[in-house]
Amino acid sequence: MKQLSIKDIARMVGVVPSTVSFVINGKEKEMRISEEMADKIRKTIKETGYVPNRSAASLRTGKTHVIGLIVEDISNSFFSMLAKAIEDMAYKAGYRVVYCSTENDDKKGTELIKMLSKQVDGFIITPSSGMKEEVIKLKKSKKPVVLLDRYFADVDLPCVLVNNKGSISKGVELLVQKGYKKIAFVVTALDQMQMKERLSAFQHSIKKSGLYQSRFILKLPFSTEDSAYETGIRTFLEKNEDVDALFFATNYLSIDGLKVLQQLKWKIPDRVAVLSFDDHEIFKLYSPAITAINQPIAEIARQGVEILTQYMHEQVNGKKDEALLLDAELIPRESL
Amino acid sequence: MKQLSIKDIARMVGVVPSTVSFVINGKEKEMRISEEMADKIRKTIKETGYVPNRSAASLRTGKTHVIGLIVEDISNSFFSMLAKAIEDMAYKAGYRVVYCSTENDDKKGTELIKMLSKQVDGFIITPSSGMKEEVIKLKKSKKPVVLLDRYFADVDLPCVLVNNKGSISKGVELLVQKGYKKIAFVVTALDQMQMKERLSAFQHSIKKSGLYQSRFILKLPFSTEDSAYETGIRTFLEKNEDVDALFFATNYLSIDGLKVLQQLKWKIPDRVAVLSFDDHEIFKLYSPAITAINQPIAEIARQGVEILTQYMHEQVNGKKDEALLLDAELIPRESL
DNA sequence: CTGAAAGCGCTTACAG
DNA sequence: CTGAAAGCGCTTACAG
Repeated sequence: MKQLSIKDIARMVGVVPSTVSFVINGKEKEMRISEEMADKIRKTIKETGYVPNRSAASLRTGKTHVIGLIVEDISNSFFSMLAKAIEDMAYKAGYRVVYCSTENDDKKGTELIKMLSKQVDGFIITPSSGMKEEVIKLKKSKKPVVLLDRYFADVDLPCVLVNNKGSISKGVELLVQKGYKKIAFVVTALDQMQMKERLSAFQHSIKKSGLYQSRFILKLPFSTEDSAYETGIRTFLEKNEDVDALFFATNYLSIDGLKVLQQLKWKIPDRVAVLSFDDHEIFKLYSPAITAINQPIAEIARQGVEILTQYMHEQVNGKKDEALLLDAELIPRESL
Repeated sequence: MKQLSIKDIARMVGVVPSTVSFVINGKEKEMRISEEMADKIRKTIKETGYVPNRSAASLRTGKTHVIGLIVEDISNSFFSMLAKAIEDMAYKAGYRVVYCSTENDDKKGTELIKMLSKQVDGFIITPSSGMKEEVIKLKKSKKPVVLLDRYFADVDLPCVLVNNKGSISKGVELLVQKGYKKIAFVVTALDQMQMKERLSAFQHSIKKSGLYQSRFILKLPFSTEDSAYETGIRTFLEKNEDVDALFFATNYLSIDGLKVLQQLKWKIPDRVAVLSFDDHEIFKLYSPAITAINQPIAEIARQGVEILTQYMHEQVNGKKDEALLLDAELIPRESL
């Protein structure tokens, strides 16, 4: 069963390959090909099960109809849900998605960009700070890129961001309003935009309410080791037994925090309140259910794909660089 | 900044394009190209940042160095963890991964296969039953395929499976040994191999221990609606208040079950024991922690990629079709 | 409306 | 060891 080519179809129908090509690509009107001829060609394509060879088309047009999605870690629920939403959107727009995880390894991230850049029409990236140079190169080479969740302050690229500042301050306000006085903020000391933003937003808000104490900021060094965060959080809690609320900057920190609270037998919310930036399936189910700030994943995906496809079609990358700021939703549950 | 081609590199070094091609593809020894020449070419490639155009190479060789991964739902933790493990393995073997979710939509699944089959060198698929025809076509066209987690009884293809039967019977034994007498099994009535296997394994084991009662088998119709399973489980529990143990066939059923048990205020394990086939991050953290049967995700991925790459290189698809059976691990926690 | 032809960037069998 | 050339399967500007 040899693979059919456009020539075979042309021969079968009795036309020249170009005519078939025009029909395949929906240019029959433009090329004034008769309805009957177009129908005959379509019918033959259907009957034979002919599928055009994309490599050949790509070689000719330079387009691959593939989007490269580079996330931090596909096994993290935030990213896997984001990936799925992006895949759905892209599929509808006629694009496939190649995805990769950088695992916060800048080297892997830059390698991936380099490797993929010939093979994809555009990128959707949640960049780590070390990928900056490579992203700038992409921009220079006019390859469409949309950044999600993070951005580089001094690089002008379209991006879809979550309103960290507003969401964090909503969280702080709720904690303050409920009467908590000794509110700790737990963050990874990653060199990442969104973590920095969340931290500085917390500091800003908490200072405004007059409750700031520097000892209540816990910056944990980024780690992929299993219990590194747990150890850090436990040490912190043992040293600061008077905290009455814990605000975690991301869901995996919250999860590790919950583990520690269990071990320490600190009752939520009586002994300590818990608030998580970034929701997780677990939090609904946990008892008590954990109050969380939910990032609008579907909307991030929708906007990201929409902006990217627009750039890919119009070749306007670098012109009107939008920075979309989406609001996150505070979901009150039982943990404070 | 025009893209460089192999011709440009050849011109710069002062050789003919074929020589460059041989060096790129590691055939310098075979082609008896001098060390110095090869080094000079490699140096130039590095300096200019030249990257070969894969579309052109693919057109010529028919190889794309891409693996198509088709799973049920990438937002489900089992699949996203599997996807990540597969991506890591494939990356090391020099392959990229294009992944897609079928969402148990046979039409989407077959479409994806059709669409991708020209663009990938091989497939890794967790097939739904409706994809059988398309998978058979793939086999006939000699496209390497490895099936994961499920298989078709009458289609001879390499696959990596989990020992459902043995794992379920381990679970039943533990429940029986702990003295539970009224053990219910909850499964989706999906037309999927692995669900069927788990169900029949349960029936077999429970009959052997003389505790079989047909009313304790709960088959829930497959649904993507949010609370369909919960409703089904609640109705079942209200009708069968005497059950003393719940064995869920997959983690999302367990999670929905836990929600219902919370609402009903049935204490675990005093009022009812819980055992989940398929572990989940939640279960460790839940209180009481939920005993689960953990599928060997990393090993499934490793074997799947290994078998696939072997087939892709040796073109031996259809010869020695292995069916690997991996053991799952019962992780005792506090729920029974 | 249709046809002939060039060319995208590689790989490789063949000749030297 | 090196060189010249064909060809993978498309798309598209051009001529009719």
